[in-house]
This record gives sequence, C-alpha cells and structure tokens, in this order.
Amino acid sequence: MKEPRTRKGEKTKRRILEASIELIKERGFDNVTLSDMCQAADVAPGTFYHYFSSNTDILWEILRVEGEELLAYYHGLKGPARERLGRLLDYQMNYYERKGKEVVAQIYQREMAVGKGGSQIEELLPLRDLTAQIIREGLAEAGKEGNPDEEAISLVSLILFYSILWIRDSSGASLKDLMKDHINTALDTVF
Amino acid sequence: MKEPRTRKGEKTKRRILEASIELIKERGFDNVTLSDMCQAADVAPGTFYHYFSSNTDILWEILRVEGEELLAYYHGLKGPARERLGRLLDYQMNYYERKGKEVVAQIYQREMAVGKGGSQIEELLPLRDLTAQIIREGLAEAGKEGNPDEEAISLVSLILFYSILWIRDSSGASLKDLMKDHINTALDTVF
Amino acid sequence: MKEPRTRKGEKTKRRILEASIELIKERGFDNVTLSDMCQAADVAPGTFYHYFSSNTDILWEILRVEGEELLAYYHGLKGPARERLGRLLDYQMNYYERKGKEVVAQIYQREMAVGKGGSQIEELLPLRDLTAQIIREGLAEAGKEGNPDEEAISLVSLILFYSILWIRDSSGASLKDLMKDHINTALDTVF
Amino acid sequence: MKEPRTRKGEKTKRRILEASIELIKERGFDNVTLSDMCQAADVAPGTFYHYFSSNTDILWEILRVEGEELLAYYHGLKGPARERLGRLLDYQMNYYERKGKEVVAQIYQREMAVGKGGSQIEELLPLRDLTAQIIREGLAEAGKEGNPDEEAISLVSLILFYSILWIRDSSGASLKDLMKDHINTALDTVF
DNA sequence: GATGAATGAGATTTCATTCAT
DNA sequence: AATGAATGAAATCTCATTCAT
Repeated sequence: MKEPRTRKGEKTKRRILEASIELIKERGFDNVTLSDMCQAADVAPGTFYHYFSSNTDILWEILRVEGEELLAYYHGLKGPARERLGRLLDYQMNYYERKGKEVVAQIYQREMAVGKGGSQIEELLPLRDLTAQIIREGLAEAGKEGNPDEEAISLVSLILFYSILWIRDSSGASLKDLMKDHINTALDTVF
Repeated sequence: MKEPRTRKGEKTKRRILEASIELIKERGFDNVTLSDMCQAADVAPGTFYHYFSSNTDILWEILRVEGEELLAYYHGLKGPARERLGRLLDYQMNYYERKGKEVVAQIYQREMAVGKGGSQIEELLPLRDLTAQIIREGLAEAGKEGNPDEEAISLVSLILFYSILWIRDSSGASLKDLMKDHINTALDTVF
Repeated sequence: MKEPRTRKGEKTKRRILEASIELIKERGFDNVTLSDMCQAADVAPGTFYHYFSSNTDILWEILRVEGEELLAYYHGLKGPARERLGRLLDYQMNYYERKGKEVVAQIYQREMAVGKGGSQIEELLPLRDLTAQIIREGLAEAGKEGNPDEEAISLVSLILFYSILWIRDSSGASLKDLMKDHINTALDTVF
Repeated sequence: MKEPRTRKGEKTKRRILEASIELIKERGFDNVTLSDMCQAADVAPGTFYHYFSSNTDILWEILRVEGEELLAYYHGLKGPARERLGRLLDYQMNYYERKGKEVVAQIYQREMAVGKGGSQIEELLPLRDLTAQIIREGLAEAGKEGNPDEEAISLVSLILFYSILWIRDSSGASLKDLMKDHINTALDTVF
C-alpha cells in the first residue's frame, strides 16, 4: 500500500476510490468484488494492490476519511447550541442520504463488528460525544439543569433507529421526512 | 429441506441446530462455514441439506423461531403497563446476554440488510409495535396524554444503541448494567 | 486433508498421487502447478483439497511414504555385511533411477532446506546411520578395527556426489555406470 | 542489463548487490522478491532492470564472480601439495561460513538444478578438478601410486555432505568443527 | 541514470452445493 | 436417513516485467 507520487498516480487512486464508492452504493459492499472494482476503474488488479493493501481496505479508507471530515465540519459550527445541534443532525442526515442506504447499512454493520481488529468506523461514538458537549454548552447558556450524556445518547440513538427504518423503507421516503417530527420533539425536550 | 419423520431424524436436526448456534456464538456468523457446522454436529454435508435448504437458512431459522417465542411470551404478560414494559425490556436484555455479542450483532446486521430477499429478522419492529401498544394501554389506565408511537421508538432505539455499546465494550460489563439508569429515566418520562 | 473412506475415494487419491509423480518426473516440481496436477488426474481443484491440505503437501507425502518403505526394506536385508551393504547401495541407486533426475534433485533440495518447519525428507541421515550399523556388524564379524561412522559418511557422500554428477549428466549414462568402480573401491577399503 | 558508466551508477549497482546478498542471507533466496531487493537497496524496480537482466540473474552474478575469485586464489597457492590442499579446503569452509547456511544451500540447490538454462554455478566440479590436479602433483612429488580422480571426488563429496549436516545443524557448531577430524583422516589416506 | 505507475497472467484456495450410494 | 466424494465457479493476491517520463 503506497501513496501515489505522481499526478497520474493520484488520479488513478482517486479513480479507483470513486468507482468503488459508486459500485458499493449500487450493489452493497458484499456484492462487490475486487475485480468488479478494478473493472469499473479500468485498472489491473496489480494496480489496485499498488494503492490498497487489501480488498476490504478500501471501504475503510473511504469512510474513515469522510468521517473525519464530518467531525471537523461539526467542530467548526458556530452559533447557539440548539441551532448548532439542529444543523449537525440535519447535515448528518444529508450525508446519509447522499451516501445511500447500502453504504449507511455498511457503516452501522461495521460499528457493530466485534473485535475485528480496530477496523471500526467510529461514527456513532464521536457523534454522541460531540452532541453531549453541545448540549452541555446549551444548558450552561440557558442556566438549566439536565443530563447531557443521556440526552445525547437519546438523540443519537434516534438517528440510528430511524436510519434503519429508512434503510428498510421501500416507499421512497427520505430519512429527514421520517424523523423530522420526532427529532424536533426530542430537541425541544432537551433545551 | 424436509421435516424429520423419525425420532432419529429429529435428534439429528436438533444436533445440527445446537452445534451451529454454539459455533456462531463463538466465532460470529461470517466466520462459520457450512462444513464447520457439519463437523461440529458430526454429520455429513448431505445430511445438512437434508434438513436445511441452504447455508444461510439455518441462522434465519434459529432466530425466527426464537423471535416468535419471545413475542408470544411478551404478549402473555399480565399486570400494570409500567411493570409489563419493565419486564419486557428486562427479558429482552437477558435474551441478548444469553445469545452473546456475536449473535446480537448478527441480528442487528440482518435487520439492516437491504433487499436481501425477505430474510430479515423482524425483531426491532415488532418490539416497537408491542411497546407502543403497552404504552397506549398505560396512558389509558392513567388517563394521561402522550405520543405512544414516538415514545416506543425512543425506548427501543435506546436498547439498540446500548446494545451496540455493549457489543463493543471490552470491560466485560453486562448490557443491563450499561443501560439500567437510562432505561429507568426513560420509563419514568413515559408514564 | 482427509483420508478417503470409500473405495472410490481411495482410487481418486491414488490417481492424484500417481499423476502428480508422473508430472514431477517429467517437468520438475517447480514447473508443476496445482491445476496441472488436477488436470492430469482429471479431478476438480476442490477434490485435490479434499485429500491434500496444500499444494506442496503432496510431494512431501509421496516421498515420506516411499522413504519409509525403503528403510523398512533395508532393515529386512539378510546375509553377510558386505553383501547387504552392496545390495542396499544397489537398491538405492535403482530407486533413484526409477524416480528420475528431477525427483532426486528435489529430494536433495529438500534435505538442504534450512528450517522449513520439519518438512525435510530425512533420507540421507537414516541412510548414513543404517550404513554405519552394517559396517559395524561387518567389522565385528571379521574381527577388524575401523571407524564405522566416518566410513558410512564417506560412502553416503559418494552416493550424493555421484547423484549430482548423474543429474547434470547429459550423455544418458546411468547412475550405476557412473559410480560402479568407485563404489567397489570404497567397499573394498571398508571391509 | 548495462554496465554502469558513471561513479553514481557504479555505486547504485553495488548497493543493489550488497542489499540483495544481505537479504538472501537472512531469508533465503526463495523468500526474497524483486521488490524486496529494490526496497532494501532503495531503488525503483526500473533501476534494478537497468543493471540486471532479471530477477534470478542477480544471485547468479554474485556467485559466479565469487566462484571465479576463489578459483583464481586456489590456483595461486604455493607450497607442497598436501599443504596446498589443506589450505584450499580450509579456505573453502571459511567461505561457506561467511556466506551463511542459506546461501550455501542455495549454491548446492543450483548445482542440482536440472536443465535450467545453464544457470548452474559450477562450484563443485571445478573444485573436484583442481583437487585432482593437486593430488596428482602430490603423488608425483612423493613417487607414489594412486587414483587422483576418485580421491578428489571422495574429498569433495565429504565437503558436500558435511555442509548439509552443517546447514541442518541447529546446535550452532561451525562447519570446520564438524568435519575437522574426518577431513584429516581423508587427507592422510590420500598422501 | 532513475523513477514508479501500470500491467495481467497465473497461482492458490475456499466453500456452497449436488448426487450416487 | 445418512454419507462423503466430487464439483467448479469465483475470489484474492503476487510479482516479474515494461515503459513513459
């Protein structure tokens, strides 16, 4: 597994990544083989192994990078707590919808992978911690009492549950539509 | 896939089921092959296909049966709503702990499987519906207002989230320990 | 890697073994792939793995069995020491000629494999020990003095060296022809 | 495959050679890939092919050069035959010990390679011939009778056999220790 | 002289499934 | 009812080598 050292190399690596994401979106991770990815990116298997150390490595690479970008974005949010939290949840739902059901399912399945050598994605837990922090700040602003940790868990677990409903939904409803009302109730309860 | 017609046949089928459950508990579903199961149950592959129509069929069979048993048990619960709900959640957690982390992870992963030909397990949704019904009854008993559907979702999603925490926990804490406080807060909020 | 449990299975395993030996004789071990062997034995790759646990496993199996058979035969030899030793050496040369140059080269190469996890063939050392024992008996019979261990090594190392000459010889001479005179001189020197 | 034309080029070629020798000593030839060598020498694969025509070419190059140097040295030896022969054998053992077991095993394995396109190393045969010549001279000096060719083979085959014992020895004994006594007996027998 | 991206044939291995006995 | 031999498609991964820059 090497980093590309030329323009051309960079382009190739990106081509592999993008073609793979597309494929996974369409068919789900388990139904995409290494040679599918190679074919879609129009590279030889050897080229794949030039940039990625294994088959499963690639999804991990994709999601890790994006997860970090998301968190960075969330940390950069400004404004009153309630609004920040609203935007955070909103953005997260948008991200999921953009990725597609297959990939979100994949993310959660990885979160649940027991002892698979640290290859977890770490999306829910950072989200929980960040949410708790925002709630804590919000309560401080308003001079209110509360239990930020439990409330953060309640919120994040709602996202999780509705995501599953959405993944399994066949009516074509959006994730946001499904959980809009409930999330607002929940936010009101918190602040 | 046939039902056994003799004593011996029944014993064999049960042996396969039990050995397979054990194996899945230990190693996780994805790391158990058909021939592992055959070896553990001390039968030939042909025998396996005598009783089960495919590899993946067996876990589905196991969990479907148990899920139905659980629901039947929950439907049979008596007493005031709050108490029934408490016992339901308690029982569910016990069930998860008995099954082990690997299997629970497997259940949830299946719940999330998109379009895999109806092989989903349907555990969370029936649980949500039953919970909503009990809450509805509880509110009626007490003559209170509320939103049973959303409250049911909040409760069930808590179970989901804490289960994930538990699955990934390496300190050895029990699922009940992890969520005891939060679940009580949640129940108090509902009633 | 399983032992066959039926007539048919036994026949198949033997067919694989024999076809593989033939192939190795013709082309040398390094130029024979697993699928070559499968094709020659007219079985599917899966069948190969039914009986052998890996690619390299098979040669090892072939040679180990034959090495043991040879030793058993040598231990059964009767008669005066000099004669027994002559027959032993003669038989060993015949064995090598029957196996062919490629396989003999393979045997020696394995003997030299450093620390490859006990997969050595152990042909030269047992031969040395047996030879030393026969010489010891011969000297005792004749009431002579001598150094059986060194003399055994001298003899066996001659076989080794002439085998290499033979392997690399392109005139078509037989191993026996090459070393006949020298081995007789050597035997005369010993007794 | 080109000869280097600049200082820098020479340094690079030598770097590749030295890094490769080191690697082969450590792991054995079969476990060293071309890219291992490139990495160890810190050059790109293209550079390797600038100086060597193929993968296997390099060991051959290394050993051929050294073999020639050895022979040249042996031909330059002065003094009475017995002494020259003693020094020759001594030097050869030192050479082997310096190279290490892996490389010596490799040399012999190559000597045995049947029909691999002339890539043999030709170490044993020149050694045999040179030894025969020295013995012939020694016998002439002393006015004795003997069979220099057979005696040379006996001596060289002893080196071969003890080398194999040494390669497989795990007690840490040196090659010289192993064969000291026997080689002296053998030399005494010859002269 | 040096780089490293790209190749792609080819090797090994796995495993669900079938079927004759 | 039970066996286990046999299948073979499919997947992953390796690595010597080429070539444009």
